[in-house]
Amino acid sequence: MLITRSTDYAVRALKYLAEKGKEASAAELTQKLKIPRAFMRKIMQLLGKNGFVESRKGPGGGFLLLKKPEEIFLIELIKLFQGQVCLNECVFKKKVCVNKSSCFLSKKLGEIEEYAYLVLSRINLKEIMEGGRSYGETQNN
Amino acid sequence: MLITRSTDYAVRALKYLAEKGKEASAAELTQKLKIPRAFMRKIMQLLGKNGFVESRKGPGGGFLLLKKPEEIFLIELIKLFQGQVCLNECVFKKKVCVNKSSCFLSKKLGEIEEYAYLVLSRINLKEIMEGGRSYGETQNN
DNA sequence: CTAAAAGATACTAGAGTGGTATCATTATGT
DNA sequence: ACATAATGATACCACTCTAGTATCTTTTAG
Ligand code: FES
Ligand code: FES
Repeated sequence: MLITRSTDYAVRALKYLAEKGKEASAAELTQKLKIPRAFMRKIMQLLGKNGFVESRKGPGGGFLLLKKPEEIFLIELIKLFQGQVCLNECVFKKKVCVNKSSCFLSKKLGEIEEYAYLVLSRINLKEIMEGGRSYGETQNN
Repeated sequence: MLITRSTDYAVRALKYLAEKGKEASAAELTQKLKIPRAFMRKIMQLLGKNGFVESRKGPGGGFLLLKKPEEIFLIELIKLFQGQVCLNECVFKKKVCVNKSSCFLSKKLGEIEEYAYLVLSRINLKEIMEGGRSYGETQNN
């Protein structure tokens, strides 16, 4: 999987905040986006620690978007919630493979990773918001 | 991870068989490729069931390659050992997302998957054998 | 002072990967 | 025939990752 739920939920939350343009609480996000509450809170905390949103405690508090949608890149969220994008790690993880530089398979997988990285690096929140009306709208079941 | 150890080990085993040109037992593969024995056996069994190799029981028995290296494509091994290549599955796995067709993110991830699939579909064992002297040679640590 | 919010943090359940172990079956060579 | 060497089938285990829960503390509005 290129994208996990954490990342996806983060995108949805940021999208919601961007569209609203005002502060929103975790409770509101939870309800509107139909995402489990405790999980949403954890995600928002991480977004807060990393400068995507500002948080305000106390009654009426919540989260406020700190960046413009066009400044939020998908790759950053992926790195934040999933760690570095890596599709071609040699199967001998830690003990770095001595032959990696001359390994044909590694080279090919590296090409794929490079392409993926490029595509993901270009995608920003603004694009996601404009690209499809449907993303982030939850389904009926 | 695009490729797991099972797949990688399968490639190594097939490569060894192709280079040898004769039957080889699991014990031999295990020793030469430095892969855990029981694991190697499991992999060979799966390769046997799927027509990549023929197996002969009894003393002196082992596995014989059934296909030409240029007829063995990496994508087939990936499918066999890891299931279908899928990088862009919607986070709402089973309950198919109603909006998938108009989802911007899904479209972008689909592009990446398509590219990956294309690259992997073209790679065959012959290429891997010629491509780099080093692949499949185990390291010293 | 109370209640509503977020912060911090620990925990759990399930799936997938990597690997082991055991017993049954088949074939070979003497 | 029989011991042995090989694979077949199958069940099991340990570890990691993902998704999600739960609890307690801190801050702040009214
Ligand atoms: S085998 Fe390690 S990089 Fe190719
Ligand atoms: S949100 Fe389900 S396919 Fe995009």
